[in-house]
Amino acid sequence: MKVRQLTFRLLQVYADVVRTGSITATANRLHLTQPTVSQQLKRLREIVGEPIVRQEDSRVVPTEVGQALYQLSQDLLSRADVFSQYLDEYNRGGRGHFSIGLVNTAQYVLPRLLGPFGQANPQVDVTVEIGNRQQMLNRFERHEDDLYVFSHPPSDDAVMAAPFLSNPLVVVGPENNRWANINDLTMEALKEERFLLREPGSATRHTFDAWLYSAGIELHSTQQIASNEAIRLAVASGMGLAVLSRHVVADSPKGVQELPLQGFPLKSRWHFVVRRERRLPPAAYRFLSFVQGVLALEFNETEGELAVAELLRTLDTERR
Amino acid sequence: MKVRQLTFRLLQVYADVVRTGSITATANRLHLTQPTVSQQLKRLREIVGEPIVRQEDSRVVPTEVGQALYQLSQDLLSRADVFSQYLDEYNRGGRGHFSIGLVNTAQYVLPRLLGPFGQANPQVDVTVEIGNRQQMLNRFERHEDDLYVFSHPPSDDAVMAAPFLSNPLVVVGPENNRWANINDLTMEALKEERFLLREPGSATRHTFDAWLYSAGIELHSTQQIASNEAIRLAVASGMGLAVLSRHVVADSPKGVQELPLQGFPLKSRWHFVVRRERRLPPAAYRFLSFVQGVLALEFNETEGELAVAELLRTLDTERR
DNA sequence: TTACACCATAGATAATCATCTATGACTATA
DNA sequence: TATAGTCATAGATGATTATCTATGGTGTAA
Repeated sequence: MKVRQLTFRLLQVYADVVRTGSITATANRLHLTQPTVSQQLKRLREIVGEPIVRQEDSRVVPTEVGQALYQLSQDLLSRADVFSQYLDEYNRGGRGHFSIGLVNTAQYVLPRLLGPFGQANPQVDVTVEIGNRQQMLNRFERHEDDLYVFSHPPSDDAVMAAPFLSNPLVVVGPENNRWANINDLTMEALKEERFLLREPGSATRHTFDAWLYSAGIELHSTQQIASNEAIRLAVASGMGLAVLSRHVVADSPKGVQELPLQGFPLKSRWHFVVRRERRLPPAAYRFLSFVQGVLALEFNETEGELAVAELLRTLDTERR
Repeated sequence: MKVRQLTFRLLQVYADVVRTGSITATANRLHLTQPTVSQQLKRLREIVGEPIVRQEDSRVVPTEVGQALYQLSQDLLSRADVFSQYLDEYNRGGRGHFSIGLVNTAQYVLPRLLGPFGQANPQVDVTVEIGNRQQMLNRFERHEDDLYVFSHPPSDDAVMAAPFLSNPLVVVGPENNRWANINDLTMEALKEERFLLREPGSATRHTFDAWLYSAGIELHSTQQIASNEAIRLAVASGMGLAVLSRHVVADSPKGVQELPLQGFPLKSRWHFVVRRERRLPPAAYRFLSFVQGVLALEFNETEGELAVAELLRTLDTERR
């Protein structure tokens, strides 16, 4: 058999001829003329190298080889069809894979979005990458993921960012600390305290530093700790105060307490970040839609919803 | 996906590109130029409606969709390949089906050929049809079988016949009958006996009638019985004498005995009969070859072997 | 025996395919 | 920064394909 020349079209036509038992009938069904179908059969026969049908009592019936070929056709065509359905589902985003890179703090909230999304889309497979800002920037540079969440989007022309969720930064101290109930507490009053800070380059640190600078305050004692979790534990054990995302604290508030500091919480927001030129996997697109749908309702983030809607719109226009 | 336009050639090329990870390498392997392969990919991509490969570190790697497509390709190609192998095997005659129509008497010998053939060719499926001469002629007229065994081939221009096995007709009587040990026994001596005969039209009957006619003998008492087996039993129970194929007697000799009649056994032969215009299934051809191979050795039928060899030769030249 | 239904073949044509050569862009390496 | 290797695109061409209309053969059913 000359497999090279075999076409799905031929198999389709052939299968229909076997089913109807008539060349003319197939021609009508497929909106072709009878000679066209005759010739397709002839060509298929040449490809196979063996008679595949014969005339019998005014019906066209497959030969022994023809029957085997018919089964093959059914098999191949249905497999192609399954693939076609997979493609549709993939394009609808209901199936497939995407990867999302999260900056550390975001790992405390994203599960609240990814979880329900995963429930609703069991066929979608999400890879979550987590790292500090620098690590994520590296991944971003190397195009390693489809979607990122940053507090401060990388400044890159090829980037689209949508701030979707506020990330309030609060000052926390150990549980039942002495400032907890003071009104009009200011940073001025705390500047002698030791502050446990994330590394420079982390968004939390950057935001806090900027605020301190603009407020003209300099801290006396600081210690650098590279993980939100470690900082939280250190605060709980009385090593000092810290600035953390309120989400970090909300996630497991044991042993720490937010201080009612004036000017706080500092406002900051997480952004979805995608590359302009990268074709977003439909599943990732679907995730963004999903998020857009729940932001206002479940997170009271009307602004975020708008930003994501805008992002989706842009993606739509850029797509294909 | 535009399944209509999908070609096995495209899948072959694509699969190779995925395997090698290089368009140039595939071009060389398939004796094409690099742009040709590039364009094939492009076309496949258009058919699928989705990017299927991307460049990554000087390698061509499939996208997510591409991977699914690759699996599909493998699957489809290997199925086509299996079919191709089936075709080869079918053409070699080692696989497939044929039907053979036997005239009654032949059923006593043909198993000795069909049995070993079936053993040697377990993938070949044989349908054996059995009937009296008239029934077989009807089947023959209606082209119902691929191959026939007749004692007297139908006289038809469209027929090829090869006498392959002698079918000696003998006169039998009950065991230990009074003629058994007489020398120079002639039909003349027996003509007062009752003869149990097959129906007119049966080959055995026809041969015997012809012999009687040429010998100028008329039987006094006859009875017609339509089955060799029934005749054998009737003879055994003393109802009369009969003319039967020696093979019938040899098959189950209980209760009957061959008479040493002058001029007997009558010579007759079985013929393989095929229609000229009918394309013989390879399996049937293989059966004939098989028979040709054993005739001289196992049946001492040198003439038969030659006749079958001649038949095979003719089939060869007429084939395709 | 005449119609009719069905299929095959011939001949024509526009589209598409399979290829090639030439060339340009990009990337990794010497 | 040359250089070599890998792809993509453009343009050309002969072969093949998908189709059609027209016509002729064959067998079945009035």
